[in-house]
Amino acid sequence: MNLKELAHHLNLSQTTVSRALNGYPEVGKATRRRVADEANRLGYRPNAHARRLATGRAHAIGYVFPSDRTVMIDPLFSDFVAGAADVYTSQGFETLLHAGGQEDEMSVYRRYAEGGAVDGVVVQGSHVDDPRIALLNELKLPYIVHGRTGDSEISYPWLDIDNRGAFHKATKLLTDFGHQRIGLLNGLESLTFAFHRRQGYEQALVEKGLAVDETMSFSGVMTEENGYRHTKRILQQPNPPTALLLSSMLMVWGAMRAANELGLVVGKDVSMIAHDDGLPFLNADGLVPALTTTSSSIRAAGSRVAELLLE
Amino acid sequence: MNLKELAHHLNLSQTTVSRALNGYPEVGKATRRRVADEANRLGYRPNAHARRLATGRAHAIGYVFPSDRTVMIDPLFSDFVAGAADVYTSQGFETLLHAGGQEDEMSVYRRYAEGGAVDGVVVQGSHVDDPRIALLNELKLPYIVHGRTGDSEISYPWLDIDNRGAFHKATKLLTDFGHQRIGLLNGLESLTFAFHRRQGYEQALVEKGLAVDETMSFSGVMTEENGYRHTKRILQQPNPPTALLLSSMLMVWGAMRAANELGLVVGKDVSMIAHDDGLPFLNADGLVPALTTTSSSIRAAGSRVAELLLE
DNA sequence: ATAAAAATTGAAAGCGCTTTGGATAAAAAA
DNA sequence: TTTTTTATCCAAAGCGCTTTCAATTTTTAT
Repeated sequence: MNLKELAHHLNLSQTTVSRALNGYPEVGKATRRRVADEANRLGYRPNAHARRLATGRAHAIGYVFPSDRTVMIDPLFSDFVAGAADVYTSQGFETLLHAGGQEDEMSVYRRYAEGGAVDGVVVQGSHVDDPRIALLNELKLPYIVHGRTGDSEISYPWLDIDNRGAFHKATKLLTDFGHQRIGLLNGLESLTFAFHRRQGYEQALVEKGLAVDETMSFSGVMTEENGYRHTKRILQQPNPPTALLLSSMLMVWGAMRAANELGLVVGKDVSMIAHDDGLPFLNADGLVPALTTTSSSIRAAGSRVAELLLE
Repeated sequence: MNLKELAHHLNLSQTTVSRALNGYPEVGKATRRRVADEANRLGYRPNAHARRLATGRAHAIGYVFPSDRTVMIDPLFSDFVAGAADVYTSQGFETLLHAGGQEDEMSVYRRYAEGGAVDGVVVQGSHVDDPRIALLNELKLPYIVHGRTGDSEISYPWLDIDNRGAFHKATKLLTDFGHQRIGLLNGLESLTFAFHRRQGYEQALVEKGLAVDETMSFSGVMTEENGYRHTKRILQQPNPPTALLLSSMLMVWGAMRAANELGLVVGKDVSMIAHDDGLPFLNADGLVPALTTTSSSIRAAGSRVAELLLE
């Protein structure tokens, strides 16, 4: 059942039927009603591709994942996309996922832009030095960045939380409590959010005249296992920290496991402050006897970014 | 830069250029080369929508998530999709995500089928009684089911693991070790995989002449929190089980936390056997002093399903 | 050399929709 | 009543690609 057939059924032209269905003003009230009813009765669904071709608008948003696998592995990204997909769906947009493959991220954008496959993209996992932004500007493909890049020279649309501030505050809180040695279990510091967190952390230390001790920190993929391994390593060294800053709840689990194994009581022998991304399946409020610096739902961020982009 | 322009540049017809680019046999070797070079030089990218319209093939696979939010929350599903997206991408297919929204899952399929938006779909989170299969058959929309439905009357393509067998075996192992009271922390039992697991569990109990005690089991969303809460509940009751079967590693984390809090040593005071879905961020081999029944990577399953569907 | 077969190219007709540029009929203004 | 406006509707031209059907040229067979 296509437009032509439907129009024929109604003894109307395709033009009118199309207009009636898409809410254009130049159709009679009665006709519009009749068209809607008949379309409904016959179960007519417009062909998405034909519409896209005719209008030039894809009605789709693309998410391309870096071929670098560590990102796709991260449940934060899935949650971020999940939050967004919801929004797109409710606005009648499709969500396109492009993961890995031999083609690299940049050329996917290129293809998207030149082939008109999507109306816009969301850039995730922004790096301190991120060439994607320049490319997208050049391609004139609408986009929004989740996070920020290092250089603030070119302006671009982004949504981010104050990672630097949050970790600065958290570190300060710990030093105010008298902690002299504070460890940091961070994400990959080539990613901006982790880079910023470290900045906040170090700045707070410096302000208190405390030394930054590299042996007390970790930067890498935020898995439970890394949390476990490196907490253990850090706490087992000669002069261990008395407090720990953690970038992800997943690492918290590992850290707790490590602490338990070492016979240390969290909140007593070692303090912890973590950033909670609000992963729905790991929501254990009241579990950790620790503060949550910025409890910012990554899913909500996904939705917000989606809304901004559509706008 | 479109086909027409490119053809004009080359002094060839669109027909020939199109053929050359798509590897049809009826183009001269020299011409093909010339076309490829020029297309490359000018950065020509075919318009995806036009192609789809002309061929009728969408070159896309759809994943629609039940509006029932509990599913989208589950990191297993994201991981499943991630595994699949990889495959599609490498085959030049798009991955379409449809999450939630007011439109229900069934009508999305309907729209997909009639509007030709996708070439096929993957059905996830299969229920014991699942109407989606009948619908997809009726729509003649190619699909593949991850998991199985209850009634095996109609035949349909699926990929599943032997959940029943795995949990039967695991339960039997525990009874063979002398355990008389065994608890079960399961997923939502309206979902087939959880239903099957319970079947295996109960069957093994019955075979040993052991009673099935409802107070020792839980069925619900597989979060850390539920694992914690219900392990605690189950282990705190008057006559607690000496062993626990767990459907997900996420629940294991909760269970460990509960056991620790209760001062019980896992592997000694209470045994645990869990099913490991191989979530990459929760990979803690060697952590639990417990067996892993079927360590089946959900991500790999996603890829496998994708391959089957494309085929 | 001629006829037949094979290789190579093109013109044009879609694919199913939107949209421009009129037509026509009805309503309002003169 | 005649002229303008306004409200409805339609024919036809794309959107950028694929593909059928034919035409032309080159090879091979006779």
